[in-house]
Amino acid sequence: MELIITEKDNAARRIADILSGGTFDSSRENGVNVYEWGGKRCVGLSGHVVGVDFPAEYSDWRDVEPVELIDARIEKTATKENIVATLRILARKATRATIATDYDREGELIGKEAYEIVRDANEDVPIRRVRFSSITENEVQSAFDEPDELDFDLAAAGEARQIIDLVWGAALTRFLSLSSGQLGNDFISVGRVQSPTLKLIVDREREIEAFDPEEYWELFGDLQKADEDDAFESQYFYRDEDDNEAERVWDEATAEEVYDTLSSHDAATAVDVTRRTRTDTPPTPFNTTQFIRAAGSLGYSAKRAMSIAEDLYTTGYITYPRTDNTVYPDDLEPEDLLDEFVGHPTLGESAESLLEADEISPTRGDEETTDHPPIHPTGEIPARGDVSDDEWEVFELVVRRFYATVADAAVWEHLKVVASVADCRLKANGKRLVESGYHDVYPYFSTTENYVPDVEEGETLSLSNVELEEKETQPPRRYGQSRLIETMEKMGIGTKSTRHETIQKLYDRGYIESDPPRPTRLAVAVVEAAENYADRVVSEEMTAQLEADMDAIASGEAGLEDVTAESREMLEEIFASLADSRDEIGAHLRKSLKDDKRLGPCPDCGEDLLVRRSRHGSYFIGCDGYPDCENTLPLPSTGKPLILEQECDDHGLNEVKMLAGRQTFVHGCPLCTAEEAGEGPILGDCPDCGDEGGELAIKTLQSGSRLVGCTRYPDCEYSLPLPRRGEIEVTDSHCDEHELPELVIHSGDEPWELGCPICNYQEFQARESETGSDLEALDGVGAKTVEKLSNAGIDSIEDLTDADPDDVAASVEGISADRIRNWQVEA
DNA sequence: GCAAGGTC
Repeated sequence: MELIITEKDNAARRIADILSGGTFDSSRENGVNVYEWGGKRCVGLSGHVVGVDFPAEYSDWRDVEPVELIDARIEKTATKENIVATLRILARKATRATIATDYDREGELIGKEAYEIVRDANEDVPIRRVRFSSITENEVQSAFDEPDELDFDLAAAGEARQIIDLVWGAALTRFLSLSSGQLGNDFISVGRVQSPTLKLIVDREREIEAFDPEEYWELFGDLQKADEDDAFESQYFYRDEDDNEAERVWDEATAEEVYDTLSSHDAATAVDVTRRTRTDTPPTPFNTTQFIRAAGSLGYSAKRAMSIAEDLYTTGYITYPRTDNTVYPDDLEPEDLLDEFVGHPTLGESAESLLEADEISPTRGDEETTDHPPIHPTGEIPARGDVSDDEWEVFELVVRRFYATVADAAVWEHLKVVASVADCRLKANGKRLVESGYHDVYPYFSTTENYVPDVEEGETLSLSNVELEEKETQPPRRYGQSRLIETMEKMGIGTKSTRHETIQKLYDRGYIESDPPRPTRLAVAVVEAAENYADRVVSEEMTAQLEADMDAIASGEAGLEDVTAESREMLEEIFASLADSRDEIGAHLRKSLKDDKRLGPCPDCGEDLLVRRSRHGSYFIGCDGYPDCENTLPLPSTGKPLILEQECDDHGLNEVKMLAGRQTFVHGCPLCTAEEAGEGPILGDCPDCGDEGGELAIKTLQSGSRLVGCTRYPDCEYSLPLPRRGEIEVTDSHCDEHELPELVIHSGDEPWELGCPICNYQEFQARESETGSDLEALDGVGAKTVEKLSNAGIDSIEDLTDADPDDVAASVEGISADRIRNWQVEA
């Protein structure tokens, strides 16, 4: 039996399809798809199936000095045990193994991991490597006709990266976390990619803070032809010392002078009229970065855009979304792909118009790689109802980008009119889209025209509405997520698959907040500490050097040992310089952490009020003087608090915004809110803490939202939702089960009998779980289990009853086959 | 509880 191993399941199925001519059978072993035909079996990995880590004796952070990690042994352990197990079983029966992972450095390393698993299970089986740059009939067939050997040097280059990243990242992360006492979930991380990215954001913030705005003036006036009804706007300009056109006037006296001159005239003479046409070439094919950027301009965060693209890929509508390639492979036939869209109600017309062209030649970007094609539609079109609105919008973007790359260029006509008024000059720039070209099929770029009429040189134009505008220079803008990803790509840090995740990581670690991201004080402190002691880890140089070293390893000029030893030495030096400063660094980090949580003085004792998190995970405001001062203020239960710069005039506290996606709202000053929060009628005893005196009351928050909450909040966090609108009537009739009064909501014509708020909430939850996953109806299945099962491809009770309990148990951690059988019986 | 890189 020949065993063929690919990097992912999707590739395994497509290769099986090509090599078997569509006649393969598929089965599942340990939750892994195995494709089988004529003496061959093909199985897909899930990227890396083994990972590097330190031995277990290094795992307690407090027992190990971070510096010890530098020379600690590094082990490889299976991270996808079910896949490794399946591979071993198949390898024992194999008479030949063929590694068909992606054609790039990481693919070679993943191939080597598979090689070692196969070799360990079967010491005799010959193992070969095939390489193809796209999964198409021709490429795959010829790759299998001319098999090659695994490139161990190239794989070693990848291993060097793994080791260096682990050693530097883990040792420095532990050092900072231990020095500041931030253990557990709130550790302080650094790494070769995340830290230079963070420095980018911090540096920009420093520029913004250091920015000193400068005043300047600009002048405008409306020009109009004698025979036209509409005027057009023009702007004053002059020639600066370098003879360049300049619009900004830097001193007020000159600006006033020009204003006087212009406003004392009512006519101008056209002295120069220039026309030129500009070709507006269509965009190049989508790589990951450009896709994220385009989706970003539609309002999608980088993470959301990639998540949708991954869904569209796994359902077969678009090609692999993680790619650097901006050149379509030779075997992509644009006409054939366009044909697939002909007749489609919304996408068809553009495809049909493109097919009318005599010749179709796609645009090409600068980057041509061997692993995956640029992102393009596969030709499968989802039914409008089969995908969400967001998925459809992103799908359409990918389709239209493909259209644009095979469409004609657009042509703009630029018309510039320069008019003179005494010794002053005014200019008007008009632009008109003469040939719309690709814009017809790709409506995402602006095609706004600016009207300036045909003017003859020497023509007299009337001048009116002269205006002098006082402005000031603006600080540089913060990086948006897509600009960050583009900049990371330019700096050569991260990869197409990880850049968006790195940004997410910075959010998760409390280094950045809001969008566009702003650094927290903690982030500034981490970057400062790194700049002072471990400059390499916040510099793009570390990656540049690593890339050079990896090239040297791949070409055989250097060995993995030399490169990693040299890197370890550099880290040793850093730790030598860090040793004396541990307490100082820790104190600075702790202070910054507190600054990020500080709202202002406690009205009871004058210490700082801080945003805190309860054991249950919800947020509240507590005093730094605790336990001497027990002052607390509540925060809304939805969202994550963001401290705004805006301060409350009455209390000197910063206002708080609650970040909760689309439900984000400004909560305001928590002390004002607490004072204003009406605590309405008491309904009855709190079910959680009634024996301690807790009672349920109707509460109104400053945001306008209302809830039934416990009077012992925040010690007790029991709460029930209430509708936003309508007047709440507390009736005399009580619920038998919960002994609470029934509520009626008066809004609009019909009063709504909400009933007992507990019963109402329980019904609401039952409805929620119906629309969520029906699996939650099973005994002992909560959101966590639903997620685990979903990762194993089980999304409903129907999926579960169809599944083999042993297979599921093998691929889901912590769920036994017996438990699954019980659920099957229950279902 | 560390990184970054695959993949879902």
